[in-house]
Amino acid sequence: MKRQPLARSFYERPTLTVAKELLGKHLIRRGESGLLAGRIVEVEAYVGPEDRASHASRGKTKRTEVMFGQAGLAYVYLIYGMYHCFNIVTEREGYPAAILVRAVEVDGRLIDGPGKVCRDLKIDKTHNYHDLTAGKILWLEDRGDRLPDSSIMTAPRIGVDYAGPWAQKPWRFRVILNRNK
DNA sequence: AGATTGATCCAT
DNA sequence: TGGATCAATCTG
Repeated sequence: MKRQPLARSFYERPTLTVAKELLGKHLIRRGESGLLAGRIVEVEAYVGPEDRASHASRGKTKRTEVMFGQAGLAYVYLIYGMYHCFNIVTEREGYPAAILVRAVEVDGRLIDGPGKVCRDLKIDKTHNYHDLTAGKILWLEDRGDRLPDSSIMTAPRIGVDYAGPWAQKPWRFRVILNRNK
């Protein structure tokens, strides 16, 4: 069976469903120095125009426009002037939603934090709007990892205290790794 | 706990 | 146009 990038239909479903299923998928980066692959172990969902923790909650701007776009696009932005964050757009066009990749495993090493994920996989804002379903430069793959629900924990999202009641939504999903026990 | 760093957004 | 803000990370 040939490996292929996750299809658009995977991303066009409800964001919380996609977020949970992204755990254990592999984020692949083909750069000049070869192939890099990170197994996703932590994500956060940002869902809809009402979600005050979401960049899209104050409407469509040049920056957030991509979140209103087609599912399967990458949303990459610069934060705190120094770090990039990589997100995957979900759901139907016109409905702003995306999933932030917070942590991956590369060769068994935990890359913990969205800024480090981008640094390690050499993702920057030139990848903003990149189509992740095309299988070029940057895409996702199912490599057969199967995670039981019991190995997934949920928690509130990080760094969104300003979002009022939305800050408490348990929309962060993380694989419980053996090393955590 | 503080410094870093610059794009973005909104109000003045 | 100015300035507050920011989905983070490192150092001490």
